[in-house]
Amino acid sequence: MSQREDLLQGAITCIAEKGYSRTTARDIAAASEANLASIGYHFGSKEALLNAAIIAAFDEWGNAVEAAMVGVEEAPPMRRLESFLVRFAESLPERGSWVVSSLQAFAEADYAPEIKEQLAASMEEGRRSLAAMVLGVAPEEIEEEDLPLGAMALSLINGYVLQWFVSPGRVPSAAGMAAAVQRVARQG
Amino acid sequence: MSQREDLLQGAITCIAEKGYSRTTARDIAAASEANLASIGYHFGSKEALLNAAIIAAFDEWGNAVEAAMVGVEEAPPMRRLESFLVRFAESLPERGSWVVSSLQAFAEADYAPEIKEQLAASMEEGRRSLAAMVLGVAPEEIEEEDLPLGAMALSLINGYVLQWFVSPGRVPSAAGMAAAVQRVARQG
DNA sequence: AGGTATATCATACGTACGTATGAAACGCTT
DNA sequence: AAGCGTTTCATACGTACGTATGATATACCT
Repeated sequence: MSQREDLLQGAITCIAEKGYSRTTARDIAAASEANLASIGYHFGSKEALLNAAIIAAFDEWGNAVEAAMVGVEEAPPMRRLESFLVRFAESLPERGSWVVSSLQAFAEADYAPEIKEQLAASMEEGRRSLAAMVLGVAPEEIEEEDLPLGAMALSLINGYVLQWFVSPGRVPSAAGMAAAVQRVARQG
Repeated sequence: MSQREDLLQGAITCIAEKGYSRTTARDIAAASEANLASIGYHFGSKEALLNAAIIAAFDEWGNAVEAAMVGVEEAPPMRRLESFLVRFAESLPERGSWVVSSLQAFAEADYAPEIKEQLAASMEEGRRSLAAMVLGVAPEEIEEEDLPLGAMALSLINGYVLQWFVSPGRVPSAAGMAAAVQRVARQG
């Protein structure tokens, strides 16, 4: 593997372990077993490397959403949403290490336009694919008027992740939240 | 005002403007018109001051939620939820400067236990008060079984904030999301 | 007014940091 | 094997940073 890729991987590791701000150029060099000066050579600056790494790390968020979408049963929308939420929540304890990196990405987004654009693009795609998932159709068939449905589903998982992150033991179950959706809607 | 309070306010300002990591001790001293050495005297370290500031800044999140709760019409739960969401979303453009600070808080939570505890406490309280808001009862009357309802409402606004933050112009309206809740629930 | 505890101040110290530099190693073409 | 562009390397530089120090000022009590 080239030192360029090593650096990117090392930066991703460092961000997850110590956060964006606490990661030094020497940390990355050590984690990637690359030379300190290679950061400047390959990426121009430490900041540029970190921003590239944080964008790469954020892809895991999308992957987690996609993984929870595959295998959602053939059923009415509400059942599909519930099934998705449960599967997504189940994946958090074992495969949720991307959460920390993603939070770093949000925190830095205001200071690095390329990060914010990446997050915006992910959100946009998330709304579309989640709407498609809930309705049980292909993403291409989603119209503008269906996007609020995707925004709602995306809000549910984004918001759930935040709650799970700060206190995994006290956040209600995803199934409970799905039941709450029905409960509140049923009562007019 | 004492220099201690000045420092806290200055730190809050700096965090909102430059983020946690980019804020230096000298930045805070300049913003608060206090002496550089006062940071150590009053807070022990710059990090301790920043953590205190970030916790104080996060209170604004709770304030924004509370502000959107007052004046929610007497109506069935779904109507109350919709009204709340709309009011909350409306407040974001004008009074949403706390969003940046709050994201900084989440990003630092993994490295400062006192921050994480504060976030966890806020979330817990949010679930309770939002469940009460939706059901139209006092928070003290909320039972354990009602908390998923609060978690659902909290997820909706937390997740909405994230989407609004990265692309204010492309996130669907809160009313649209509320309609989506009904839409998905109605279709079983 | 005198004295003591608390607070503010200017400034210095040590260092950990990001980056630049120039040399060495590597890989590929001829 | 020679030559050349690319990559890796050890190391040095300048500095911006957090914090410590000791002096000075302020407030409060008797």
